[in-house]
Amino acid sequence: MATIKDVSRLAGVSVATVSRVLNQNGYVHEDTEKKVLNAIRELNYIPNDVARSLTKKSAKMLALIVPDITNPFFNELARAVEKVTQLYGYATILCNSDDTPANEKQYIHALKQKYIDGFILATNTLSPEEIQQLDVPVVMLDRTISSTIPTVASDNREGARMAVQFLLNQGCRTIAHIRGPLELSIADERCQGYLDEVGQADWFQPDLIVNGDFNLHHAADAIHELLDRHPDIDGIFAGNDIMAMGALRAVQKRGVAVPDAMQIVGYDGITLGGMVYPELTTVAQPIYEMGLLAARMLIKLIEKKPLDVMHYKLDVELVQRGTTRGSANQP
Amino acid sequence: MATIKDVSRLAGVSVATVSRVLNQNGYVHEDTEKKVLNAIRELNYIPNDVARSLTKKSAKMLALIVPDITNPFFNELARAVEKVTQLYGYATILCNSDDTPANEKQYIHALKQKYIDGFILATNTLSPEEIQQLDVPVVMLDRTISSTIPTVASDNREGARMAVQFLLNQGCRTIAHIRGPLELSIADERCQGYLDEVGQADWFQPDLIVNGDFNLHHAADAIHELLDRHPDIDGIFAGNDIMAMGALRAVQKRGVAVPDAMQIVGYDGITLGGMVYPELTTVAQPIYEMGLLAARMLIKLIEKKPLDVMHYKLDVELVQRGTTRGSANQP
DNA sequence: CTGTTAGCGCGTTCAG
DNA sequence: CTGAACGCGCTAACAG
Repeated sequence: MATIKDVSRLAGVSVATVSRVLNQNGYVHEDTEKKVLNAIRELNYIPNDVARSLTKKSAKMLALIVPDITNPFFNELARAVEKVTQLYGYATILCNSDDTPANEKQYIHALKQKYIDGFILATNTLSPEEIQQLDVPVVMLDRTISSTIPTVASDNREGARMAVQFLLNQGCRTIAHIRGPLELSIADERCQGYLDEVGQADWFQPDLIVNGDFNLHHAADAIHELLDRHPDIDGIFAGNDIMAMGALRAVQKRGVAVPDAMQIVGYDGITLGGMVYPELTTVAQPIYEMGLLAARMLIKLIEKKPLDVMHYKLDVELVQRGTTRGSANQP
Repeated sequence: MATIKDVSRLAGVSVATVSRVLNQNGYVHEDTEKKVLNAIRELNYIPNDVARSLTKKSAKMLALIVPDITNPFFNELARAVEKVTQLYGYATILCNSDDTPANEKQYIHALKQKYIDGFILATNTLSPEEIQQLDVPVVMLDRTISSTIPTVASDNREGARMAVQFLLNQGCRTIAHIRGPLELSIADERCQGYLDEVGQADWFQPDLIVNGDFNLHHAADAIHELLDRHPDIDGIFAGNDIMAMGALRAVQKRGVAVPDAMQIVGYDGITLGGMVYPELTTVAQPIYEMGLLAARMLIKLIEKKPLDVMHYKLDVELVQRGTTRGSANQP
């Protein structure tokens, strides 16, 4: 591996000059620039990132920490983030915290040792105070925890309302909700949206809401119990697509026809929803756009540019497919 | 952030001594060691990874490059790899190449700038020569491309045989195979295993084999065409679970009952296979074990320790579930 | 416009 | 056993 010294020697200039053409700062004569460029090409020189990081105290690198890399939602997010960061000359590293605080902290500390420039957190394990203490730029994605930390999320409550309204319009008489983890704000908001629509209905009962922990198998189990208690349920709004798939699986196992006897709507709009049969009707978040926005915000933060918006709340869209009636995609 | 200098000052010793207790090499008096340790604790000192990497020309870091991070197979692999590397004091970074050579090369070069110590490649885009030229330790995972590069894979041919044999035992009369990409050795081997079992059967025809590119939607499309041509097919062996899910989806869409009128077996044993209904019968690879082995091999390679085995070929196991008959998990 | 020089934080001889 | 000094490869003043 050639070093900047080799280049300077071959070009007959000082290392400072080479550094200048490399970073395009300071004045440098056209002719000497050419000489340097030639030397660089000839030696196939590539600057050493580690040395550079050491002096700049920055690795041009940021991390996206997600709770579950298996969840396609986060993969789609990761793509978007990577796209932006690449554009701005940053590297992205993807970390799976498994929703465990210890893992998350481990990653964060390990990466801080490497002069990481910032984090996008799609996780929920750190308190606002802990994040503040990190002393590194942070953007929260799909989780709101503090007004002082920049955030990108979708309009969860409105999205939930849309879903439930749609189920009512499709003729559902008794709609259950399978919600996400209790501590999670997005799960609360989606539950609120459900309550907005049906909380006052004469058939409504609090135990139509069950917890599925954003987990497929928990959701499936919860649905089985729920249907044992309330055989009259003919609509399910799930707090995310994974749970909707769990519900679908449970319902199918009981031999109940979807969407004829039971309609299901999820939330997220992950591609996996199109992989099951019938395809999942869902409230689609603009996942890619959320990733783009979060990455741009973080980079602005890192480069100390002003943020025009601190908290994004993006619009969602109802995607009608096979688990509800009246769609072209229906069985 | 405290530096080694701060520590040395507080402890009243030289930086060299601090370095010695940090790395536990060289002689150092018990008492001075205590002083140093105390200073370290007091200052909450953590050595700077970047500076360390610069002198050691190693970042204690390795990368796992996978073609599709959305595929749960690779996630399970990633967990295993991370587990081992952590144990040995290495950091792991997970990269998604999207099966594009350009992406893969981009990652590799970016990481080489950061003094990465080695790669585990679960991809297929680089030629053996290109890998050799990288001048960095590499282990191939689930792909064999050259006898000189260490490899971890499962016994694909035998696994495929098991799957097809099982379908025959379950009473299938006409078994199709939906295979993976043509250039992929593992796809070839699984196809061979299929041919081993049924290539001589009187009902066999070459066009019972179709290409699904390890992709769910391609697989679904291919199955539709196939069933139009051969309505008599009553068994499908898919080259991986994702394609098996595509096949399942296609079959269900046609209103064919699984497993009564059609039985399906996949390959891989990803958890996703348990998330659809009916649950996928599959040939399970020891995914976790494969990840462990690959990581251990790579670390041995990096630390220039001898490898006792260059090419691992692991046993697989048939997991009977709902897409074949006669299982407890059947509908 | 260009070269010299002093760090960045740490590891490592090589004398003591 | 311990410390002084140099080097890893690069950037950033500061002179010229």
